[in-house]
Amino acid sequence: MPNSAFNAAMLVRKLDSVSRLSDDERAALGSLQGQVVTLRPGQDIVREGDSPARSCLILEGYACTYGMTGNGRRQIMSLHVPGDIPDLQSLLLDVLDSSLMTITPCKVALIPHTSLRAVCAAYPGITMGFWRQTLVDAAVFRAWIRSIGRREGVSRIAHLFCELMVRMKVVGLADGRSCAFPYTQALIADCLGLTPVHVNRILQELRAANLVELVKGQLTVLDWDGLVEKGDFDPTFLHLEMGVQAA
Amino acid sequence: MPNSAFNAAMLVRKLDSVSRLSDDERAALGSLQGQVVTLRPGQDIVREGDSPARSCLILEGYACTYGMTGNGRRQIMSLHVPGDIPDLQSLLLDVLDSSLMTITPCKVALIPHTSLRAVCAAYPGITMGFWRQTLVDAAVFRAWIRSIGRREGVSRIAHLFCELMVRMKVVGLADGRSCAFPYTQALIADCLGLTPVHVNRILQELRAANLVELVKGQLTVLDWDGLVEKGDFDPTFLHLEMGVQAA
DNA sequence: CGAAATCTTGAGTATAATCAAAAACGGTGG
DNA sequence: CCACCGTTTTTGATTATACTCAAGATTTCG
Repeated sequence: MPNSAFNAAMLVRKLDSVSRLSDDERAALGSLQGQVVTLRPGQDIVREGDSPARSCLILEGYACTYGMTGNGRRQIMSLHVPGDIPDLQSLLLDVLDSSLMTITPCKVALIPHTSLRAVCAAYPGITMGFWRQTLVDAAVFRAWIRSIGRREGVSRIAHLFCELMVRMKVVGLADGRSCAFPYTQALIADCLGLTPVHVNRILQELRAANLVELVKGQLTVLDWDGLVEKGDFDPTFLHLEMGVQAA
Repeated sequence: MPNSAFNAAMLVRKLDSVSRLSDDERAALGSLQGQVVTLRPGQDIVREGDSPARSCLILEGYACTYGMTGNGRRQIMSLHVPGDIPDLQSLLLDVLDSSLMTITPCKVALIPHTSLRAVCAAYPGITMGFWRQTLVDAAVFRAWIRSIGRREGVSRIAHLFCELMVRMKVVGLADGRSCAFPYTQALIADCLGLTPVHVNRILQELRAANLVELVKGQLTVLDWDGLVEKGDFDPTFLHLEMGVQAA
């Protein structure tokens, strides 16, 4: 398991965009090492109950955090895009309370907790940056609870579309008004507490209303304002910087 | 607005129980100052959109984090018991994405972010302790998403009862198998994405099954194993220390 | 004691789930 | 290029869980 350098530019930009890092801090982040592995779709990276000694930075591809219920139903708690560290919490929490799975082929860097702890100890600014990331994750969880708990199906899906569109723009993966959308209807159902059949019918509704187009794993928003309205969407919970919001 | 000392023993114990703090760190935490205010039930402490300069430690009473949807429905994302700092995230996130409200009369300490930042800067162990707390909060959010998204009504309520019972035990507020339960059925409904009427019917079901007793704002668990079974409850997500779990 | 809040009950309904099967799509190999 | 396979999407019919509306009973608290 050789550790190797990887492109930490995404990570640096992400933390730096919020509270300016010093040159030293940027350098320290950039020199983080980790094992880079390539994974097939539908593969567990870590599982509920595990106590991993590394956290996972997504370099390429899409993943999700999920958990099962006693009667075998799946609930996805979070979708992850490149630049995310979905299990950063395992740095401080010993046992994982949910599993992490790839959705598409993925390239991820597994960074040892020892290294992460070392940079945190040496650079408090990095600690704060990481902490802040996990706080944004928590804010997204709150938004999902609000959506799943109190919005009806159409609204939940519209809200998710808005969220993903904005997050993809932030990491530079949205091209104008469209972006990759590698999620099956069954997966969307597991995100939003619905059934695949119902998701299918709602998608038809959204298409019929000329709000979105969804072909070949590509999501195109035809009417952003309309979608925001349908989804009751307010991007506050993503805690974006002012500069990023405009873009 | 005079700052005054308050009993930070709860806070010290909470952080100390996980990763041992040094004497210096304990002292620093203990000497935190804040304005202590008393609040009536149903009062907002902070609101979505606010940018508070202080975070709130609950000394006495019960509170909740909530948000509204566009059509005026309320979703509660989190219930708070004494010892919690429900809006600690505002230390690093500028704008609140949800509101914080008292449920019962509360005594809270409003601790300036400047003070919190100062102890964090001086004592990395405290930073890690606070960070860890917010990570546990996030784990609870994930558990709620799983429950609301994929469990049916009875199970959701049973799960919430289990969660609250365990959390109350942790802070020493549960007496054997019963604890204070100051939540109305309408409030439970807003936690779990249900209607008050439906919550009422489910409670009758749980009582008929001899799982719980719920009288005069007091919850008594008659059959813990049965309740755990009904609620599909696994306490992993609370990330308790081994010592605490046994108790 | 009385008003307001909370809980309870009943009847009818809607949203979304379930079950089942057909059509379309995507990738593979001949 | 096309046939084939598994996956995903789509459609239809039926059902269940939970919602809505409305009103009465009970509790709580001043």
